[in-house]
Amino acid sequence: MSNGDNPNESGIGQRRVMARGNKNAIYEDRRAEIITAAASLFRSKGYRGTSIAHIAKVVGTDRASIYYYFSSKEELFDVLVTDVVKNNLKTAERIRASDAPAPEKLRTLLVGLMESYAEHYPFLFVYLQENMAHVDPQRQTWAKEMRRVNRRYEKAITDIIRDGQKDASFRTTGEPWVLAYGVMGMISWTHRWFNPHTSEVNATSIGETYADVILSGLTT
Amino acid sequence: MSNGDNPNESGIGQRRVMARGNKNAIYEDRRAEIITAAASLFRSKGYRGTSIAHIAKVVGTDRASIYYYFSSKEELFDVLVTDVVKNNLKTAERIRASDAPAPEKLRTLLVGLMESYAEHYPFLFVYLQENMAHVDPQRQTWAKEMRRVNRRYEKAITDIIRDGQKDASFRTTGEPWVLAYGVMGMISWTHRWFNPHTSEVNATSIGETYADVILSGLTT
DNA sequence: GCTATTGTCAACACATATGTTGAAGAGTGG
DNA sequence: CCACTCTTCAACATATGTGTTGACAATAGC
Repeated sequence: MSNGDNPNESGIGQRRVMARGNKNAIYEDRRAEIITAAASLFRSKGYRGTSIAHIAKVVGTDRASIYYYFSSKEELFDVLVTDVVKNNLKTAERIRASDAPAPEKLRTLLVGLMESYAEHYPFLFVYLQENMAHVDPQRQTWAKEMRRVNRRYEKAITDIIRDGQKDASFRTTGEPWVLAYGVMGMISWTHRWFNPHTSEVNATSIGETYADVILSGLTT
Repeated sequence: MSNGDNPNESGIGQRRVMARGNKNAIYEDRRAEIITAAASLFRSKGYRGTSIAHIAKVVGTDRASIYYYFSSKEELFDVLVTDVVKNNLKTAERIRASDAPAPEKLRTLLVGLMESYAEHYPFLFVYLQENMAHVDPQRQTWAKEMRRVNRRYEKAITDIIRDGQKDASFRTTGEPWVLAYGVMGMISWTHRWFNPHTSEVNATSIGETYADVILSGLTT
């Protein structure tokens, strides 16, 4: 509270915490700038391979300044990734809940997912390439939540496939969950080779190609 | 050279280097033991997330003892991974060179790859989860070689698909290389969820399921 | 039992990363 | 031009990891 003339206490830490509660526009801009730089580095070097010093350098500032905007590397990563991932889940669950035929659902989901990857590039790819099985023990709460999101995502796809098998619009050529992982793999693996800014094929056509291959195998 | 009575020189470094040229059976056993422990850790924590100290602890020895057997963490990783990866490439290229029809080739390759994953578990998965785009700048020679292996692998699959399109056993539903990446993604992504020791479905049936889905979409 | 070789230990040097903070600079409104 | 706030700088404390080496233990051969 009253820390008026304590010579040992400049109150900077406090001010920093306050700043983080800021709604200031310039402040938010700077945050966004840092996030973008971080995302690009996380993507090219991975989370562990990226140091805050390096992020600062790319932004053109000092390491301490990063800490003015984010309390830790974790927070940076989480902010960068969480929103867009959760958003994708919502889309998937909405598609599952729709009353389109199963093949239609699957196609919509695949194409939409690819388009989301491209639109939010590289945020989702950063998330994909960080294996949730490898996170530090300290981040368990966040990791747990993300794993839950993942499971729900997997479940949405699995459900769609199972429903399709039940109403005979899909062949029963394998366990729904094995097929779901296969489909996700096809899409997820794009993070290893696809860059929407440089690729000669666009996200939509990739999604449609894959949907095509899968569906013409799954449909009767 | 003649370091006979230099009190500052016990020659241990030399002996270590020599030991590494050893063909001794016990020595090789110990090496293998370390490799196995390391593989398991790399798999669960990733390369960067695994420290040599931790490997030593699992083996039940001291960190320095690891250095007696391997000159660095890199060497450990490389030894662990290189052989089996190259072997896989050879298999793929042999399949491409065979005179089976394209769909047959693709099926054989997919099933074989899955079986190789299971047989050499977790070595190939360790390799898969380490994104070659993220390796340290110091390991460039090795990384370069591995990328070359990867490219050849991709090329083998792409070739098979393109040939199939040419002789009309495959629909031309997309660029061969996009399809190749899709196929590889389906298989590669298994490293995120498949453990041959605990899974209720076996590698062969996964491979066959995926081959089935893909082929019935690609074949006319 | 003694000696030589093989393997292990404990400590060091070095490098890199995170997170903190006192003080100083830059810019803005009065 | 002064005061105030936001932002940055330079330095520190701390932690973790790699790679090295002198000394020591264990084991096998003589």
